Amino acid sequence: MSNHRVTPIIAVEESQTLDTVSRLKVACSNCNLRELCMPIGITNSEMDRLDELVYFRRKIKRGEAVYRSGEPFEALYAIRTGFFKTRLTVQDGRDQVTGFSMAGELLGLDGISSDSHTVDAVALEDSEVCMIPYSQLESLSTEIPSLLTHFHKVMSREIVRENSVMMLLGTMRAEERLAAFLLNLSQRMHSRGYAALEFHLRMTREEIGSYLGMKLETVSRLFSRFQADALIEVEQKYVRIRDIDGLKAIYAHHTH
Amino acid sequence: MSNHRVTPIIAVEESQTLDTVSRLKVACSNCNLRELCMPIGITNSEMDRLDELVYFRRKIKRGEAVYRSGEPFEALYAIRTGFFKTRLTVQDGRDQVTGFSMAGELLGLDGISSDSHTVDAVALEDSEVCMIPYSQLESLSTEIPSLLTHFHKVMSREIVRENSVMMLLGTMRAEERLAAFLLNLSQRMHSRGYAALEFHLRMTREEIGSYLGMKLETVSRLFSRFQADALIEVEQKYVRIRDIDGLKAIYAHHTH
DNA sequence: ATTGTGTTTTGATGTGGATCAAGTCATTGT
DNA sequence: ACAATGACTTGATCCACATCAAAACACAAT
Repeated sequence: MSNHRVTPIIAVEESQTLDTVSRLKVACSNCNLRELCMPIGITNSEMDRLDELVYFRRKIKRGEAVYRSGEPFEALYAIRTGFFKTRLTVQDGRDQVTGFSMAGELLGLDGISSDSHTVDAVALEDSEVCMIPYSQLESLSTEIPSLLTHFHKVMSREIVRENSVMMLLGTMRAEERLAAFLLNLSQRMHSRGYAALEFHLRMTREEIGSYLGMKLETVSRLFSRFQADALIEVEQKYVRIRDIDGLKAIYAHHTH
Repeated sequence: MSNHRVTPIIAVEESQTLDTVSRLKVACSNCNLRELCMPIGITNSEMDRLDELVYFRRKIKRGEAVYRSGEPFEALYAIRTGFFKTRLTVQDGRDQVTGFSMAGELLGLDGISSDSHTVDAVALEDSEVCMIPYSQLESLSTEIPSLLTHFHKVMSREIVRENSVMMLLGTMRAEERLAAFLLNLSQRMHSRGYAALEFHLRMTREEIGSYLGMKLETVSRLFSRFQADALIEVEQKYVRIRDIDGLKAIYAHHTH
């Protein structure tokens, strides 16, 4: 949980804005997310090949899905701007938020296993993604070894992240989970150049609760308690961390 | 959970037995696990290349680890025989069983992300694994497209499996989790040609509990209750499923 | 056979977080 | 400006599972 890092491999810079799907060529080479997403040490000619790979851009409005469970898998999506949740739903209607993703991270890895998606990826704010046709990624990666290596690391990182969530859900108490969640968000904001100690939550209490395996009322009560204990300030979606070491102490359950 | 499938990509047949690490060449091409592990439609010459890739075999005694958290990542391990748990441990001593793996499945994917392992892989019975040097796998897979595709599916399948475990831990009740666990084990035994309704558990109640996010006493009580309800017979590690539809009903929480 | 060690079962009691409920606050559409 | 709708907070109560405890059982070493 605490060492979550930027996951995607590729993202592109837009050159102009279209309504839904851009068929314009857009260039990874200019993208300001490049150093988050790309393998390091890639050559200029390799970069040109990547620019050819990623040539669709899609805008996703708040509440819309990039893809849904059951849809055929065709592409991965690098988040250029915005914020997403991924959600697993089963027959009887129960669902589980399996992750939150932000700029520079990659969506769609679940689809590779069976050529169809197994989760929904839903935008929590108006967002923009770069489409990476999967078959082309696979063939291009056989020609650019550093791209392949990087892609494997991204997938493995997702496995490691999910291991941490299993630990969180399996062994931690509600207050520890919420502290871990806030610390993880803080760290990811920070690594993108945003303020580490002050941010707006994009998700509801219910979505946080689903991710952390607790009810929205419990999330709300814990936010109130953290505020009373001077660990944070909360007001609706706005959060300011006032005592990050205090949160870390809770996360490491140094508190009883 | 319910659609868990065989995960590894490669496993080999032994030609003779050595004590710890075999330096003999062993052949995937003869392995009886081949159809579980290998990409389908591989050519004979490609198979020869695979045989060159996998040339170490290691015996792991019960209680020993194939690898431990923090060790440098060098290889993946295909389970030839035996049974493993993977375990994530954090500073304060808490640990979480993140999975159970059996013949034909692949260990070590966690290590790719940071070039060192993040979990322990511990044998729950005397076992044997085939070592797949990772750098060689990566380079060979650039030459055999179906191998690369297969490897990606294996990694993605692990992500999907972990999503299911998150659902299990985040939303299900203890009895539902245990039913899901038994059904999953049954299905995996069956897909390996073993009896689907009768098997020996390789793990303790505590390990089951850790995986399922509950205490060993709760696991024990639920086994007793399932037995009283004529769903299963249990005696220590032996389990026989008497009413698989009853278990499925619990799993789908058709029971209140 | 015997002792030690780890595993499992079962009972009694406690509690963290769920559930139920009511009211407040924010946001959006008209 | 106002109504409608969804998000959030807070309180009262309940219950699923944890915790604590003790005994039975299984297996290995000597």
